[in-house]
Amino acid sequence: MSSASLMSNRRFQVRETVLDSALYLFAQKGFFNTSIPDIVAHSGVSTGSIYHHFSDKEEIARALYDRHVQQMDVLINAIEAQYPQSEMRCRKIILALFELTEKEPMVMAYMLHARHQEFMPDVAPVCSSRPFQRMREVVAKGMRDGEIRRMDSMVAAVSVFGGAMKFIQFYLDGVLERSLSDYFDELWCNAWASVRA
Amino acid sequence: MSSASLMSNRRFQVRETVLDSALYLFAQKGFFNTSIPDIVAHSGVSTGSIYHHFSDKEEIARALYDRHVQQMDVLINAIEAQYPQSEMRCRKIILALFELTEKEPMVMAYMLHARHQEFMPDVAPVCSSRPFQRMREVVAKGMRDGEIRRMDSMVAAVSVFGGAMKFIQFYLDGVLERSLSDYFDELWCNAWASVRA
DNA sequence: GTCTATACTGCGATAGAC
DNA sequence: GTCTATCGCAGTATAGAC
Repeated sequence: MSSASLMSNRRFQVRETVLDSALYLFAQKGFFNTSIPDIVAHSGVSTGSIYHHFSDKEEIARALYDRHVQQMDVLINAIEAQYPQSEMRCRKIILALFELTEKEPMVMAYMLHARHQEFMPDVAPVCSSRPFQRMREVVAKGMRDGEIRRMDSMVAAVSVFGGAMKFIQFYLDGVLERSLSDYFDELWCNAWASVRA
Repeated sequence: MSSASLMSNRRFQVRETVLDSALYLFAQKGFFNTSIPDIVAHSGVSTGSIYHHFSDKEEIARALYDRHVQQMDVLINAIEAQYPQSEMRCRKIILALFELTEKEPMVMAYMLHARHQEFMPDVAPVCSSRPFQRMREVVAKGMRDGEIRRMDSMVAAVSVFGGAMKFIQFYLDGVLERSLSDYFDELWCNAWASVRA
């Protein structure tokens, strides 16, 4: 391994450590209730080092956001590669999001719950991010292919995914009695029934 | 009018002025991006006076929250009084929320979008507040009465209201091409189809 | 590149006159 | 009850040694 790639690996490591702590703290207490000293204490990385890797607190939030937009995008890539039909794609996307929510609730809390625009002024709302655009595109394709009834494409997308997203929110808010996956079958049955051709 | 009630009216007036400004600013920029000086500038009420009426910034947020929980509750009262059937109640509740969103977007932005728990540590998530509890109760009643198929009551509630709530979020995020009410018929058709007996 | 120590700023909250 | 002036502090970001 070259010394250049070793250095950039170390660089990468520190960034990831900081982002992991930021994820934990932002998801737990929110961006504004998390101070740089909090991140220093939780990550073990010093103030100076943090500011060496990130220009300011906002950039930490932005890097974190980008990291997990990409994570979700990769998830959707895998599903689209494996399943050609829109129905199965939608099903699997919801299942994948449910799984992600239960395995890494902090990721979903930060991606879905946080009001990103309050601390990243120039970022578009989450629902305009690539993964969510692609979820709508899967539904639009299903409509073109005749799997889904003709209707407004936004209405279709919301009918398919809206309930699941709401359930994720309930899960993160701790108002659910059982695990997310326990609700999936009934929920999916309703969602698909409302749009199928 | 007695001097006591005159005084309490004045007292009421100042509180409302402050709450109106807080609503505007919290909805626009968020709680943490709104300073007391911002509220002073926007409301024309002085710092000292604000702190005479509210113990701290958090109490402003709480009073605002209570005011609009009650506003929504009154809305639901009116609907329940007029319509006995669950189907019509659900329909009318969604219509009322759409109307409120278009007429007073700041109210809905503050009530639905804000992460209340980040600045009011002891408050329950919005979805546990009275209006949203009652929406779920309307659906549960519909199930008991045989208007809605037997299923998990949370799944039913989410299937009926989830899509509409998602649309409100889209509206507030400015990603909708048309007005909310334009989507209502198609949306309601899907939602009700997914749960009706 | 990483650390400690610290400068600077802006805000929440109070004091105290009227 | 309302105002202006101000205190104290928390927190971001930087300076500068190593």
